Amino acid sequence: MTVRTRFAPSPTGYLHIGGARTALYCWLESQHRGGEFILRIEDTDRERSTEAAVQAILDGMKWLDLAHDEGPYYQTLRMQRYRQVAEDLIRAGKAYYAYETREELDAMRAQQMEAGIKPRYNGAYRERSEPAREDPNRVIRFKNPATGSVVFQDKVKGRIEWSNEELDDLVIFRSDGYPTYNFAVVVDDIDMKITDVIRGDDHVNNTPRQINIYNALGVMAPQFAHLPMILGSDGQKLSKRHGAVSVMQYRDDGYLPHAVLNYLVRLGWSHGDQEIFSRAQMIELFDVADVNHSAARFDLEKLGWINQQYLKSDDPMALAGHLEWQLREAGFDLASGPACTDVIVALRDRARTLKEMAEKAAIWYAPIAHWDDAAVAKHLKAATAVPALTAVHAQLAGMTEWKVELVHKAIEDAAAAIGEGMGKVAQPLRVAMTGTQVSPSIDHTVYLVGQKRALQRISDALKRAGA
RNA sequence: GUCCCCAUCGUCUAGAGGCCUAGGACACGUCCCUUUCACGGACGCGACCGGGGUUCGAAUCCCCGUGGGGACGCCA
Repeated sequence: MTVRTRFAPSPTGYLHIGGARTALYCWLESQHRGGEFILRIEDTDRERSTEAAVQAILDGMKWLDLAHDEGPYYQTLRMQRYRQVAEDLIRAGKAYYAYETREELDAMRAQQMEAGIKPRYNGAYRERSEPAREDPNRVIRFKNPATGSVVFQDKVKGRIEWSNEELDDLVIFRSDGYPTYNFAVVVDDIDMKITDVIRGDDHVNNTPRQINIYNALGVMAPQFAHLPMILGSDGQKLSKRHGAVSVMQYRDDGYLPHAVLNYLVRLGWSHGDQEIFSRAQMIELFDVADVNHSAARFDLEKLGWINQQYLKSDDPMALAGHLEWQLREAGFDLASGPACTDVIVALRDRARTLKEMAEKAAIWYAPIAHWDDAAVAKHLKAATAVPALTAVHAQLAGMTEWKVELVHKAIEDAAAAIGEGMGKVAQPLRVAMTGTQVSPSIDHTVYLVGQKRALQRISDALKRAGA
């Protein structure tokens, strides 16, 4: 039987980091076992589902490059089917109409809580078997077995047993005519031939209810695998304050999609001491049964480290597009500076994100925006600054071919000419090029500024130095 | 309140009864490299939640606590 997994988000918000990991694990499990990955949009909550959220989820999946083999299916397009299955259940005596108002139900729950027992629907209409009547409060409830228990083998949590006495007759069709989650998922997973349901931990207690529905429908339940949650760095539930922002925010912040995936795959799963995984390796090694049992905290520091690993090892050509995007976002004119691949080589050891890289690249795409007073005082006002800059200017001006190695030589020659060490020339030159005392190696920095602009900046610095 | 799940360095994790004096990674600290900042390298700091069992032997198995999380909707 072909393994089929699905990612089934409800479009009530963007795709956040927790959803992205669930999607990744579903995708990996299907790929690892040579199966198929299905995308389904669970939009039966008409109050909260939006078209924009659907698009945001699709965008997020695309950015992460988690391609689905089938779908997206939309539950709202399958209404006929849910209706039919529900009616079959009523005819078979496995479901029934009920008419309590929300107020009545709230009161019932409040009373039970008061009495210290678990709030459950009391089954008032369960055995009446009266013909359906028109009523704005009419819902369909599933006849959950009253006794016995549900046992299932969760692929990550192990054996879980649930007493039916803990469950009640859940609503499967709302008064607004839409099916509820627990019912629609089961019908969908059956129809879509899902073999492995991989989803968040918060669904474990829905699982026994769903298994009872599978049983009522006479269908074997699929395999279940419940993933532990991702917590914020403070150990609290993820919220907007931590990482629960859209995955697209990580693009904006300068993270590579495969770095995000690599970080996520290690959050709750591991393969010995290995930290870096290519997509092919993830697919080869991942097994949902190896997923950890406990919740993990999201740590931006480690994501940053992984991102830099890729910045350092990826082909600059492959990274160029990402950097260009960041540079444009930052408002730079790409034509006014060096090739992105050169910038990447110069900055890959110095930036953890592409955004940081674009910020540091400002010195090559725009005039010096800010002069660091301490840098000017220390290096431009130094006694050797003027002779050093003058010597470098002369060397650079005499160059007929503009290459890094030649720039390097020119700086060395300038130092030799005034009888000083490299540092005495490099530091004032660095300040002249950048306005600060921090930059990539001085030869690359000057090279990327370009000959004409470099000479101009040295002249400007000389003025600042008071020459 | 009731039910379910979970528990190794600050964080992510390795660990399936002896290989554990508990390993790796991030972060942090010191040093080396060095024209700045990084990168890289070396070293260091740092954990088995507590208590009972079982066993010749327990981070690993069992029980009880404790702590954390989740759920109890006509949300998913």
